[in-house]
Parts: sequence; structure tokens; C-alpha cells
Amino acid sequence: MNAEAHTPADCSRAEARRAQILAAASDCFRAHGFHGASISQISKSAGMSAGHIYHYFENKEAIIAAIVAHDLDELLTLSATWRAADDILEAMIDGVVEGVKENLERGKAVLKLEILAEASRNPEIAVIVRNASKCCNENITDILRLARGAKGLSTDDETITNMVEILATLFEGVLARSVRNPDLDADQFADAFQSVVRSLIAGPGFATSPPV
Amino acid sequence: MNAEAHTPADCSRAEARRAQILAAASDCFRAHGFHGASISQISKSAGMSAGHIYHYFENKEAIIAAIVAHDLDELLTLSATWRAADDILEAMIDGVVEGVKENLERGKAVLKLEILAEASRNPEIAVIVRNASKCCNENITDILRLARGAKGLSTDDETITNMVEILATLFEGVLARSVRNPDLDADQFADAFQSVVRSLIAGPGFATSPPV
DNA sequence: TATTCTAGATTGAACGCTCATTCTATGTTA
DNA sequence: TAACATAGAATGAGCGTTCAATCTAGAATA
Repeated sequence: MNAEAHTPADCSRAEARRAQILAAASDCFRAHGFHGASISQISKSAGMSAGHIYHYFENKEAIIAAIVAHDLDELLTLSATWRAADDILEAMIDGVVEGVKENLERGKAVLKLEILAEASRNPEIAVIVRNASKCCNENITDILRLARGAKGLSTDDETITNMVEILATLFEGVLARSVRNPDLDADQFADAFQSVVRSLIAGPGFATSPPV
Repeated sequence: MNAEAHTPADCSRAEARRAQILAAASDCFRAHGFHGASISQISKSAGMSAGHIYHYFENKEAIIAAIVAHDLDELLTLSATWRAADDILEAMIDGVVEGVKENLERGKAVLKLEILAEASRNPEIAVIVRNASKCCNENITDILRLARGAKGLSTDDETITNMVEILATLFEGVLARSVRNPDLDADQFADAFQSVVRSLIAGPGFATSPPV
């Protein structure tokens, strides 16, 4: 945002500092939530004075926004990755197990839940989240249409839209699982989850009127 | 928790006051989160002084815990309701659409997300959430076993366990949907969701080795 | 090479404010 | 009168944020 002209050395130094702050903030937010974590905590965790943080971020909100944006960026690159595969549908199904296990990891889940909760009430955060979600949705939609088309499966709008929404719902539900049922057998669950995803995206579809 | 002996009149009066505080707190928590909402805000919203709140709750944590417990209670009673039906499986499937639409409601979703985020880092809240989840899981497990048994469908432990987990995952994923994609067509989504649930719980099951 | 200059990096104290909580005094009711 | 309901001021801690003052390291100058 505040792009100014610096020498390359300055830039890299500043970038490193910013990253350092974001990493520390990430830890603190995980541990205490966006509003429970204080600038003083973050500064201690980042090994610098509280005041110095304001050289790199306008305020606490800006740190939150940066973390949210970074987290959602990962999601976006991931969703773009699948495009490359040979058999896209199978690549997606193969990726499910890893995706589920990642969302079951406590550390990741906490921050994502925190982001969702914050987006529910903070319009600035909501905009970031919704933009990323939209991009991600479009990515998956394209991919799914391609993948199903290649196999001769139905690709009508309603079918694809619904599949993408249900898919997203499933993955986001995993975040809650890790909190609600920490004793969950991750392997068994991931297997079951995968078979549900398979029958969903490789299935007949959702068209209201049956195909003629 | 702090059950003391009072006269009936006192009890009802005190209970009303408590409820009043919880309602106000609920609103404030929805709007600002557990840590963003202050006792002063809550007291204003409840129409009483800040200090007076401490006659009914030991501290802010206790208010949060009470709200969490109350919210999860609703879930529990709901899950117990289904038992009564004639064709349990169909009753469950019929209930899906309403359940999805309720979880899509912004107001409800915010608080549930907030609860999940808080449970990720507050051990006291985590205990409450996990107990309720366990009870709810057991309810649904029983019901599902009964329902599938009545139709001659497989009821092995692995199948039922997995179905319950996936079912929970699906419903909890809806909370995120309402935040991420506010333009979602609720009717279309609920229909698709229902058909996924139907093919999940009325389907063949998840046994590792195919039935002999 | 030695000195001065300079601009960003960094600190730590200070500000005003709000927080959760406690305490005291006053109503209210039975 | 006795017991509870209630208000509102007081408390001390901690908050996010600002700011004047230093430090540091490299560029410019002599």
C-alpha cells in the first residue's frame, strides 16, 4: 500500500522486519485472538519495541489485515496449482487427504476460524476474505468444469456451482472438527472425506430437471 | 454453577435479570466478539450499571461460558428431537433444509464461529464445547444406527462413525459459507446440500473391506 | 584515510483512554 | 428492620498510539 522509493537494500531490510512482525503477530493472534493479543505482546515476541512496530504498520488493524491477506493468498495459490495436472479430477481427489489433514492441524485452524469470526463483523476484513473466496471459487469452478468435461460428465452451471459450494463447505467444516473433536482419527476421517468428495465431484450432478 | 438457595420469588427475579444480561451480552458479542465487547457496553445494552452485572456473574468469562453453554444446549435438544419420528432417516433429511438455512443466518453464524475460535484457545470454553459435541455426536450416532438398521442398511461402527463426522463437518462448514459468500442462493444451496446428505446417510457406507 | 553529514532504525517514556473489577452508599421491598 | 437490588464513583492495570531522543551505518567531503 504505502509503496515508497527505497534502495534495494533498504527494501529487503524493511521487508524482513515486516515479515518478522507478521510472524510474531501470527503467533500471538493464534494464542489470544485478534483482540486479545496486544501490541506489547507482539513487540516482545518480535524482539523489538512497541513503538517501532508503527514504523511498519499504520496500526493494529493493518497488521490483522496483512495476516488475513497472507493467509488467503496461500489458499489462492493452492487452488491455482491443480490446474496443471493431467487427470485434473484425480489430482483434486488425491489432494483431498492432505488438504483435510492440514485443516485439522490445530494451529492453522485457529487462525482461520479467527479470520472468519473477524470477517463477520469487520467490514474491511470481510472485503479481503470475500475477494479471496471469490477468486478461489472461480478457480475451482473452471477446473471442475474442465475436469468433468474431459470425462464426459455434466457441466451445466447449476451442477458446477453447487459442487463448488458443497466442496468449500466440506473443507471449511473441517476447521470446526479439529476444535470439537480433538480425538478424531485423522486417517480414517480423511479417507471417508475423500470418498465423499469423490462421489460428489465425479457423480452425476445437481441439475434440477433430469438430463434428456 | 453458583447455585444458591433463594426463595422462589427471588429466583425468578434473579433469573430474569440473568437472562436479560445474557441477551444483551449475546448481542454485544455478535457485534464485537468476546474480547471486543466490554462490560460497559453490555451493561448499557442490558439497561443497568456495569457494577450490577457482577451481582449475577462472577466475571466476564462466566458470561461467555454461560452463552456458550446456552448456545450448545439448543444444538443438543435439536439433535434429540429427531428420535421421535416415524421414518427417522426421512425426518433427518427433511430437517436438513431448515438446518442449513439457520446456519446461513448471519446472526447465528457469527456467534458460533466466535465460540469455535474461543474454544481453540480457552481451555474452559473448550471443555464446554467438547462435552456438548460429544453428547450431540452420540445422539446422532444412535439415531443413525436405528434409522439405517430399520431400512436394512449397513450399521457397522466405521460406517456410522464416519457418517456422523462428515455430517457434522458439512453443517459446520455452512457457518463459513455465510461469511465467505453472502450472495449465495440459499434455496439452491440448501437443495444441493440436502441431496448430498441423502446420498451420504442413505448410501452404502464406509466399511474398509466390502461387505461379504 | 579521516571526518562530517545524514537519514533511516530503534528505543522507551509518556499520553489519554478504556478496561474489568471493587466498593460504598442509597433505594426498594416485604 | 432486614435483606436484597441497584447505581455510580473509584481503582489500578493495561491498552493502542505518539513522539522526542538516540543510535548506526554508509555516503560525502576534505
